[in-house]
Amino acid sequence: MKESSNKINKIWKTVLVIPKGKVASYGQIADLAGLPGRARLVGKALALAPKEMQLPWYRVLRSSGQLAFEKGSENAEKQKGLLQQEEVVVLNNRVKLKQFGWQPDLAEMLMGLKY
DNA sequence: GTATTGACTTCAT
DNA sequence: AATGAAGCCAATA
Repeated sequence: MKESSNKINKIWKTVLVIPKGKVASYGQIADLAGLPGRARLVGKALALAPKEMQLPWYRVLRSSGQLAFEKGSENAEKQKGLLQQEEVVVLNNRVKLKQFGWQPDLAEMLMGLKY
């Protein structure tokens, strides 16, 4: 088993913890996954995620609140749609982190630490 | 072993 | 607010 797969897996697990209706940044996910400074690795992990798997990759965006894709791109539009299904407002390719940014509470932090 | 790449972040214009 | 350079670090080539 490759270690790289381990990290990918860990990242997926962390993404799954993001509550519905909230969003988190790549860096934030990296931190929670125990991989500080690996924001880019998070992006890679999401890219590798098969779409058969139910992964809320669309709840992950840039630290600025912007979607990681260019406005108007296929992925950006899809992400926007999915987010709006989760009651998250997306305007001009970005989300107001002030309003929808995920701030992990104790229970959720424990979930990330328990293994 | 070195070089390139990337669904990122931060700081400086 | 928008744009660009530099920093970053594991995965690939």
